[in-house]
Amino acid sequence: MPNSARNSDRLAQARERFVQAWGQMAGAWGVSRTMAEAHALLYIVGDPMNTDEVMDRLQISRGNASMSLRALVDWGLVTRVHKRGDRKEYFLAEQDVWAMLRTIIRERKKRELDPLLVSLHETRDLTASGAGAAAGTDPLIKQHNARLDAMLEFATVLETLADQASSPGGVDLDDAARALAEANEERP
Amino acid sequence: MPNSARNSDRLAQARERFVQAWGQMAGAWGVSRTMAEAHALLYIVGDPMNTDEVMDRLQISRGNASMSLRALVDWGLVTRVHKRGDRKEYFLAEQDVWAMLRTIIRERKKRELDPLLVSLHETRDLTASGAGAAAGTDPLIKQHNARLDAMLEFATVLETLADQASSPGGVDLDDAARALAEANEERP
DNA sequence: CGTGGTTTTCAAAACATTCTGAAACCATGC
DNA sequence: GCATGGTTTCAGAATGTTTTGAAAACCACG
Repeated sequence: MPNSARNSDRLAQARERFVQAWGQMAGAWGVSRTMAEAHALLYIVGDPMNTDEVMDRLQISRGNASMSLRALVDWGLVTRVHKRGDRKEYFLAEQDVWAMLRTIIRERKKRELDPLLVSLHETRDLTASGAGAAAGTDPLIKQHNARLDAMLEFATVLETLADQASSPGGVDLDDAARALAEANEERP
Repeated sequence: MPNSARNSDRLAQARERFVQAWGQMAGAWGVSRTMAEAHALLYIVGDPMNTDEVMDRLQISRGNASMSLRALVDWGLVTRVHKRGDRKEYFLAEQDVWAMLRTIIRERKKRELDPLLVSLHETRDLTASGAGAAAGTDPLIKQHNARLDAMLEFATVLETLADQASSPGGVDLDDAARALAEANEERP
């Protein structure tokens, strides 16, 4: 067997392994397993793939492939690409892992943190000082408000952080992470 | 109706609202809805509660309450406390939100990031230079390895960061977050 | 327009997760 | 030792999520 054949076997195997590994992270960043696998496949292959290729590689139905790819495009992790002389649509994954992270942070903030903050503020209004005659002095309410405020400030700081990390004008995540990592190595 | 009654109504309502809001975050940090709700309840009430109280407040079965509370204890977000003259077990939530965040980061790293790194390393070995005659020169394999290495380094930096953030000797998250937030406000 | 290839939609099925409730278990005091 | 009150376990039920597959919509081109 020629080397080229053995190499492509190995490559296929490594790709498969990577897709599975990344698929396990699906839960970690709030998408379905298939969506994560499709993303992993597109990332590791590096070239644009069409729906049929993705269906074949992942052994999933056309409907599922369509849904998952569209969701990836919605998230901004994958872009549609057109090839001349081919009516099929192709999909290409973002290749910069730090850009990927920024996208994920931005999306999750929008879907999870922002709604939480709205709810927390609404909750806070229920026991605001003006809301009842004795509310401002009731010790139970005071303690409740203190806890709620702690959580509210926490969420607010996280939000600012997420904005920082995900906006292009903010801190560069790669740099910041490395700086912190090095700072730690000096004092282990 | 006396003020005290109206206040306790308001308080109950606010607690309920908070529990629901926090419950929505369940997915975001990888626990079941009930687990998040139980945690929210214990946090916002602030005092230790026993299983029956949690069951009543959340309208869940004894089995579910037992499972969820135990899981929270396993995560380290809640501690068991005993009351003199009472055979029931009581549960108390960590009150420092930043300590909570550290715990969550530590747990998720252990459950998600560490296994990913193992898989990525194993995958990398499949196409290592030594693994095949022409593997080191095949351009397809070279490109694959470059992408895999980028991901591997990414995950490694995240791991260091997670260690930093979750260890007591590391960077203080609260301080770091505030510093970054302020740095941003000056240059919006 | 009509045609043929392509993508999207969506109800139903498959699958996965979470919850219940009752039985088993455990510790304590009598 | 055994009765009492409390906790844990776990098989099956309920619920929630994902996937399928086929039909409908789409669309570029002649």
